[in-house]
Amino acid sequence: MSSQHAHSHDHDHGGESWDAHATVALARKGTRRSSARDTVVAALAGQECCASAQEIHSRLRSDGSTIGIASVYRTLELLHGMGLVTRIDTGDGVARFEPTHPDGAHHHHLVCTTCGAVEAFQDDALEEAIHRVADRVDFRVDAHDVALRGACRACR
Amino acid sequence: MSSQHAHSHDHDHGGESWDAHATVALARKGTRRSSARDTVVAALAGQECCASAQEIHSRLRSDGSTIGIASVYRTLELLHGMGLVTRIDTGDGVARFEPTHPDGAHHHHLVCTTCGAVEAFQDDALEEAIHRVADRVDFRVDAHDVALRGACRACR
DNA sequence: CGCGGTAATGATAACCATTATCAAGTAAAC
DNA sequence: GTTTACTTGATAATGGTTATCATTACCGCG
Ligand SMILES: [Mn+2]
Ligand SMILES: [Mn+2]
Ligand SMILES: [Zn+2]
Ligand SMILES: [Zn+2]
Repeated sequence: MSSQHAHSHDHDHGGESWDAHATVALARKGTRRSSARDTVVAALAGQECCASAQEIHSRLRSDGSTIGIASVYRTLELLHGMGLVTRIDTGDGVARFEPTHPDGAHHHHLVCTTCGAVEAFQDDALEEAIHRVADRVDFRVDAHDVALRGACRACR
Repeated sequence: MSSQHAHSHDHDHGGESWDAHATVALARKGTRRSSARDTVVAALAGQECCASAQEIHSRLRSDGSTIGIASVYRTLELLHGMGLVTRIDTGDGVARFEPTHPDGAHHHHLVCTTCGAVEAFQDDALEEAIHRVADRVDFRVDAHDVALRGACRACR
């Protein structure tokens, strides 16, 4: 008897929803429909920032799903390989994942080295600087990561 | 030979080698002298870019050292905690380490997602952009990481 | 529909970088 | 030289991630 909250965190990022985008991309790729994958896609769609595979798994299980941890990892790997998911390494040995928005909108992370908290930030000048570096180097740059490490407000 | 600077920041060791800088810092911290640590410090001093703990260990063993892998990890952790070593996470589940130069000079990395190659690059405009972000956010920023991912010249 | 081929699943074993443990070794204080 | 406790190297343990495998179930085809 689990009363479900009517309160839903829909993180509508303006244009096309990531959920629909990902579903179409998976269909186009020719994968079969499965409840395990649908569940992980739904979980990702509801995230504002990054979450680890185990966090996603725990959340799904406590919501009544019987999905296995292996399916969570498999789906994340699949989506990551398709460019639908961004993988973030905060340096604690745990990979975190968040949806890659089709319009290119994204953010980077502030990591507290004391308590492990992760916050997001966005900065156009930084993006521009990265873009210029990418054009200059002898390397085809597909993606980039930025992490600022230090102490959060609470730990400072 | 121990010229002591009473009121100086950590950045005014211009021209001094990282090897000497690290040795002085360790002595000041009060650690005992040990061959295992000296060997790791020497190995770090001799590398231009990052290397994993296991790479450092293998290199030392093939050079005749009998150092154990645990001592390599221990020394890297000690130096990292003292701010003498920078830890880099390229996303393959292996931490890499490189000396932190006392004058603040540093670089960031291009990571080939095909062959795993790591190259270094340096960009002042990018550093400036990061500096501005660090001043703007409600977070004390001590360090930062940038990784550009894609395909190296050979894999392109 | 009802097969049947096979992608997908979940439990679990294996993997592997890193960390903890501990008896033995050793630098430095006394 | 003796003492103290820091350090070491081997090895066990840890924990996130990946591989394995028997079972399930999606879906094209007749
Ligand atoms: Mn960016
Ligand atoms: Mn920098
Ligand atoms: Zn914190
Ligand atoms: Zn390459």
